[in-house]
Amino acid sequence: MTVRNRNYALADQLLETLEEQGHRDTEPRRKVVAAIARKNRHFTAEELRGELPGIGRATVYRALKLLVQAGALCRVMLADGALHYQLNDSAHQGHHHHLLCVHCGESEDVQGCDIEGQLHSLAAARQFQITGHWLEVYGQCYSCADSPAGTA
Amino acid sequence: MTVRNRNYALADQLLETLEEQGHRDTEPRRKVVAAIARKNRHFTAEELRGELPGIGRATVYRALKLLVQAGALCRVMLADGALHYQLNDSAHQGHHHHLLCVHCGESEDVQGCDIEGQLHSLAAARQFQITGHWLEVYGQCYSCADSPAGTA
DNA sequence: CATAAATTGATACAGCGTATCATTAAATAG
DNA sequence: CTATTTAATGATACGCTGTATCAATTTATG
Repeated sequence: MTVRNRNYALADQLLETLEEQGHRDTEPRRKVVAAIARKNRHFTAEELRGELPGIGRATVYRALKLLVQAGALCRVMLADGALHYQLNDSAHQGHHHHLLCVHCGESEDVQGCDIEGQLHSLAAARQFQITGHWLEVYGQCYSCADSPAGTA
Repeated sequence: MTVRNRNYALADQLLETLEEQGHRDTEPRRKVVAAIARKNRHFTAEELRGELPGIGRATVYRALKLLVQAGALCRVMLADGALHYQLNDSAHQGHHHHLLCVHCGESEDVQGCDIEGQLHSLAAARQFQITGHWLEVYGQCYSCADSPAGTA
């Protein structure tokens, strides 16, 4: 499948997700999801907006919010505190975490860690009922760790 | 020790921490740390600022930044995405996490969880070198879990 | 006390996101 | 296919969090 086709398919998939939630299929919305589908790494809301001249700021932010609520996007907190958005590929729609490279910004999904299980006994001792958590993991990816600092 | 004395001692301790970092002992700074010492739970920057009329906004934010850098305060991300500041009691100056009650806002420190150890093998398989992480845990504390929803 | 250095606070700016609301577009009924 | 209802849009303003600038002040030091 070509990149062009992949992006079309992804954009359609995002639109469908929104329609399933009862939202309408509109022109501005199509342009927003198309721009998101073109991304291959996490991005900021303003970055996305910059790629969509002619579309209102509120519209872009609203679409992001809906997609996060629908689980198609997730928010990732970078090591410097900046909030980015990232496409959840279909294999990682559920609960998962990210290995974020502080160097190149790449992120890898991690599934199957048992944070809450690990904390369970500790929390139980304090009669605290865990209902959720948020974890971001920072470090260096393969290619960045491999090359001298700053060269990657 | 009375509450008054505890607060004085805490405020002095915070000032000392700043002085150890090479920062001066100034009047505005004293008022800021005194206000922080009066807090017994996490707070936002604006909340603190509201309690310090007559002190410049920048001064409040600068003090917060310095105290975070010094390790006397930490930032906690609430379940709703709001960033708060919280005093690190002297026993928990190092790396630790929080059990945040989404109900009453109370937070409890947690030490000794081995997140990175747990992720290590997973990361190693991908040749990702973990250098740090950020974790917040959400749930209900004892008193809130005990009482019917919303009653606490 | 004089000097050098840090701090202050006013102001402006920037990033990120939401509220409002008149206008427009999309789905639906007839 | 038009009328109606309902949602979406986008301009604008606002709010919150935080930083940059810079002249005036305060603190520490010689």
